[in-house]
Amino acid sequence: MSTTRAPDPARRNPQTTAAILEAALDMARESGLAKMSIEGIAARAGVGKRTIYRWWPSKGAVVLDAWAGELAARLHERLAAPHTGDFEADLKLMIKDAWIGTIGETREVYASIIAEAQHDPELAAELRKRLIAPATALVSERIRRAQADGQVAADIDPQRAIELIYAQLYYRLLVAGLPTDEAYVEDVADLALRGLRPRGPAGA
Amino acid sequence: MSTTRAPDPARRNPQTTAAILEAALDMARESGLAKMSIEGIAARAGVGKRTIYRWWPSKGAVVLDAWAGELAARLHERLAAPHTGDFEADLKLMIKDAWIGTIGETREVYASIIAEAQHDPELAAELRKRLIAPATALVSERIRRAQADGQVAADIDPQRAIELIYAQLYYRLLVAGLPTDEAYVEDVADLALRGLRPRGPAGA
Amino acid sequence: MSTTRAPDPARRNPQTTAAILEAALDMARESGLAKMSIEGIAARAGVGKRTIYRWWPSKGAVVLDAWAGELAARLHERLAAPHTGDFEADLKLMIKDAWIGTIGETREVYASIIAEAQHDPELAAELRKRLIAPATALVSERIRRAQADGQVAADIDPQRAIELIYAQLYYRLLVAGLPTDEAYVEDVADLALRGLRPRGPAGA
Amino acid sequence: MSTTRAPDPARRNPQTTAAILEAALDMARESGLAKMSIEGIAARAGVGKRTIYRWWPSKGAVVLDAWAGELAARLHERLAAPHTGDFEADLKLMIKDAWIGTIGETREVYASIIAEAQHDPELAAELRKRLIAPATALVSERIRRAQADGQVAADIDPQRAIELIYAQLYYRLLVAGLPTDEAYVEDVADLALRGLRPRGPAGA
DNA sequence: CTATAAGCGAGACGGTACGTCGCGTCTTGTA
DNA sequence: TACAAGACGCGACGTACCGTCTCGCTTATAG
Repeated sequence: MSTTRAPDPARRNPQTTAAILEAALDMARESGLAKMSIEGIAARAGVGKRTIYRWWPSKGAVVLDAWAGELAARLHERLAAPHTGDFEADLKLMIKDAWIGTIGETREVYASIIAEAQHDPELAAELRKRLIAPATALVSERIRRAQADGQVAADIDPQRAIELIYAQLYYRLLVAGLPTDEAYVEDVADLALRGLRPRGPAGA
Repeated sequence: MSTTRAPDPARRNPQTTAAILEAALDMARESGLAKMSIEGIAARAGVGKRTIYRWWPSKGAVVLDAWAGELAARLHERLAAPHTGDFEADLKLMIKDAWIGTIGETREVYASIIAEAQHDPELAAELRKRLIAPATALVSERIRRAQADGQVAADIDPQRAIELIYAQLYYRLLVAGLPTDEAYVEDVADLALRGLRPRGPAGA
Repeated sequence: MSTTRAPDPARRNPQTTAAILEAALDMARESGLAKMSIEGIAARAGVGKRTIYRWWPSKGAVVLDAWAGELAARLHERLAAPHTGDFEADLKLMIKDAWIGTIGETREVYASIIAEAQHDPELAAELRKRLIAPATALVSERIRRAQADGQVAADIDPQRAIELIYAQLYYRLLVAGLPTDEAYVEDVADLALRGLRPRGPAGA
Repeated sequence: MSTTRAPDPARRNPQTTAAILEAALDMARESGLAKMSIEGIAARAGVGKRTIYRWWPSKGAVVLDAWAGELAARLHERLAAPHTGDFEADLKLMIKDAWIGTIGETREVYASIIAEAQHDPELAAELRKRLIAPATALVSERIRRAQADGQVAADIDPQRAIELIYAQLYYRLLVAGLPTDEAYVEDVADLALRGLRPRGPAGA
């Protein structure tokens, strides 16, 4: 029914795709999403603009693809098995793995993707689906186990607990505009845990 | 010493300034900072582009001026006297005043300003100086008093306490992309207060 | 070697080109080159400014292209065969064809092109190459034949003879700012011919 | 009746006027009328734009004032007394004085004024009145005397004779874009004189 | 001998146009 | 039919001048 036929993914050239993603990620690292252009990515990748528009709806989508693709690989390794039994230790490890080990020096790329997402609902949805939801799911699972163990108060919504923790990191990234080191991550977890822990034997 | 002389603020036309700020705020409300242009603001305000460039370095600066100006006026009224003595009540009132009463329906404007600030350090600095720092100072003061009263644990850095609270709201605005109602603000405060209150037998 | 690659003329859109030239010529006729703008040509032709800048270096070049293109067509018809054998008749016919029949009512366009050429050496060169040189060559050839026939003094440089004739017309156009009719062209030729004809007993 | 009162010439500041004219002439010499701006003249002269607009209608008028003022002074000296009795010698001297001695190295300034005059009828009129008419009058007078002496054919209109001569120089300046040296001036006069002289005793 | 009306410097202002960049769509030629 | 290349209509960029205006300051008649 549509006049403009959808492209056939089977005929997509993998080398071309790789060149575009690499160029996009390099440029995002160097100067951030806002200062990039599709035109620039095409030139750097040695690719026609048409080819980019064929496979991605916006520059944000290209960069998200490039950046989240890299990230997903690294995350899978790291979040394999943090089963210590000690919730505090596990939590801190997970946050460090995610926020320092994985995002690490691409934090400004991430910030610029979130910025772009403020006026690009599709990008926002994609970001949540591909990155935030999966990461949240893992932590949520661990929190639920901690509640079963009695290490986290049972009346707390795990989703809200995650927000209490992660929101601090996003605040530092997006509002304070400051870098995040290990000490800060520790502090973030400690402050959140004050509120998450059960109120002692009397409170139980 | 500078070749391009700075314009003399005394010769600035107040009507023109008002027209620009009004146009900018209207447009920001309607479609967000990202879809605006200096060209558009100038046209809507019935003003030469040059006049805008003379007094503001970027469209972000114009919108911040327009938006924060309006806000500051409203905030002064609201944050006059929240002295209940009950920290929880005071805190909730302050947050509601700030986040619902003041930012309120301009939340998307605020989100787009923060987005813009990700690649505009001057705008980020201005935003922190004009809006975040003053608001933070007021809350910080109230927390300190609560610590003196024994309503908040003495070993907590008030600045970090503020982050623990506000970060949740920013997260919802920028990352979750969801609106904030009174119930959510209550929940935000309750969750944070769990961790802020003094522990141990005395607190029970 | 050049960083900004030259555009490929093969990919030039003939319709677009025609629309630009037509708009440019119309506007030049209506109000003269000085009051035109690239912006205006683009708007009238329904074309992006970039497209004009891609193919022409300046508005003068566009108008010259449009005007001289039209002219060349008209001139080819007219200067087909003025072989009367009578130099005076031939000369007068050539001048009338060129200055009245061809330039005719576009004399102000021509004047404004020459004006523009005063501060645009490239335009001046192009004007001489495309219009003045070819026209001069034809007349020069006829003068040479007249010298062989003994109708023009042999010791006169044909190029200077042309200047003696045409300069009067350019003077009237550019300095006196007056129109040129047939009677004036006759007078121009007569006055010049006084000096060009062979002197002495043979010529009497 | 008019709302905007005419300025009072008696209160005009001579230093200011001089500064403007000097700046204008310098700039015209350096880069030509076309590349100048009222704004630029004002800045260079250390003068408000208003002051220029008060006394001159256009930048062309300013430059003409500056250039022709200088020239008039120089011309008066030179054209004092060329009464040799020999018309050819007198004519050549007059042309050399005017075209080389007086216009000389400001020939490009003159060319740019004529260019400007193509789309500024007031400037054109002023130019003819202040410069061309007076110079023409002097030469015309001399030609008339030569006709009385029998050195120039009596049936020639002196005005047309002047055009025959000067047009060649204007052509070289405006159309050919070439400099004029003494040899060329000689040639111009020689070529014109061929046609101006009486046709020998038989023709009388 | 003062006051009041210029001239003047400075430059803000609403505009128009500049020449450039990037958008997203398109067409052309190659593999 | 995917792709490199890039022309195209379009909208916006940030800058230069336009010609008009308003502001204080100074100068120089006219009451």
